[in-house]
Amino acid sequence: MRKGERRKQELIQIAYRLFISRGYDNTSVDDIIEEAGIAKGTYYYYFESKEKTLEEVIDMMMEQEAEAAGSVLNADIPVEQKIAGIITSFQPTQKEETIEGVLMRPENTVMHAKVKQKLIETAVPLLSEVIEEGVKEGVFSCDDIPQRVRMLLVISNDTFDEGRFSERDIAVFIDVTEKLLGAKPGTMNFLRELIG
Amino acid sequence: MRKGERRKQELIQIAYRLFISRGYDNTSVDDIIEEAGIAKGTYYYYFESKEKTLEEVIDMMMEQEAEAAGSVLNADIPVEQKIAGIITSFQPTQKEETIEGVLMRPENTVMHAKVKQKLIETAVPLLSEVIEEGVKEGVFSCDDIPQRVRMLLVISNDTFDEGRFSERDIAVFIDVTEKLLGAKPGTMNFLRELIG
DNA sequence: ATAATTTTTCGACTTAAAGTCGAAAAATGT
DNA sequence: ACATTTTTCGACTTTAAGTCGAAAAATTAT
Repeated sequence: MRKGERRKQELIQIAYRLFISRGYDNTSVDDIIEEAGIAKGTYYYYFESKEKTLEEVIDMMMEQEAEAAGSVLNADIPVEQKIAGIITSFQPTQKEETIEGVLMRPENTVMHAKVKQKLIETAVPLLSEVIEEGVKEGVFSCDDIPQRVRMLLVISNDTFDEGRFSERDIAVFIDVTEKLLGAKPGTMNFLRELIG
Repeated sequence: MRKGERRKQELIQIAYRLFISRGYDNTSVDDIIEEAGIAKGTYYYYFESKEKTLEEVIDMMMEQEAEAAGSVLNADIPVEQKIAGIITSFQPTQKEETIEGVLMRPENTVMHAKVKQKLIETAVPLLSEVIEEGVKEGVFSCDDIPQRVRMLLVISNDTFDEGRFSERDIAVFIDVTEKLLGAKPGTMNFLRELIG
């Protein structure tokens, strides 16, 4: 009853490491149980399927990142800095192999899609709150904030996640962001350093 | 030498039908060869792998759609109609089961991602040409057209592909499109009917 | 034509990996 | 100390992709 929960966390950690370093598709359940030193049956006592494991791994990642991002929200800093803070929270930690490196590999489509979806799901409400604040302060001017924030995240994901992007891409993205949120030209220039 | 090419096309057709109706993941190579009445070895004589087959199927789809879209390009019609024409070309044919229905199913992530990528790859240059034309005519006003077109496609894919979207979503998308391309408010209203 | 060569086809076999199951062992409760 | 619940075990099943060497069919050369 208690032991179980610890074991499950342990397995999620191991799966996390393996998924990140070798990719989801290249990690077999046998790899995980070998690493953990347990039997097949034990694994399936804790996880319905390999895919459910992936979901739990991603949930765990996002919870951590959302927590970091959330603490920024109530700080007494300008909206620009809050935005920067939230984005940074969701940037992959360089500790071990970056998520990026594995994520962009063609074989990891499933993992990539799931991470992206969950990331948007968790980041949209957080960022929306900040933009809302910015609207009140007069920095931005628009409605339908969650929709617009989502669009920006989707774009940035597509533009920057695959590594190969130019200065030009950043410039366009900044321009688009300002136009989407109704900000004065130049307001979002601080994004440049954040991305590059 | 000649027979081979016919057989390959036949197999691509069969794979296409099966992938569309049951989904990629739920279609086994055995399903395909049974349907075609051939042996395993024959299949692998034509395709390196199941995934390569998927790629060839998607290429085939896109070639057809790009051809339809291309014919719109040189027509003597207003840019708005050209845009509508191109978008329509890439809309799934309702002949058999729609691509949508299968594509959005959670198990078909790989297929979904591949279709999306290929669709963007083929549609961006076509649409960009039209927008370029629109800029010359003064309907639009922006640079970095391919980047912007890509962004719009990425957004529309995210917003509308999964079926559940509201009037509001459409309105926001239209607004964003106009702002991205530097068009006068209302210019892109014709998109509403196209999407709904 | 027929022999030589190339293309196409065959299907049994291999490999890899996910997932099942019933029963044993360990932990927990009474 | 006995009963119940939780956890663990690993052999077994299933499913599906992919291999391979050899036969059959089609092409080309002589």
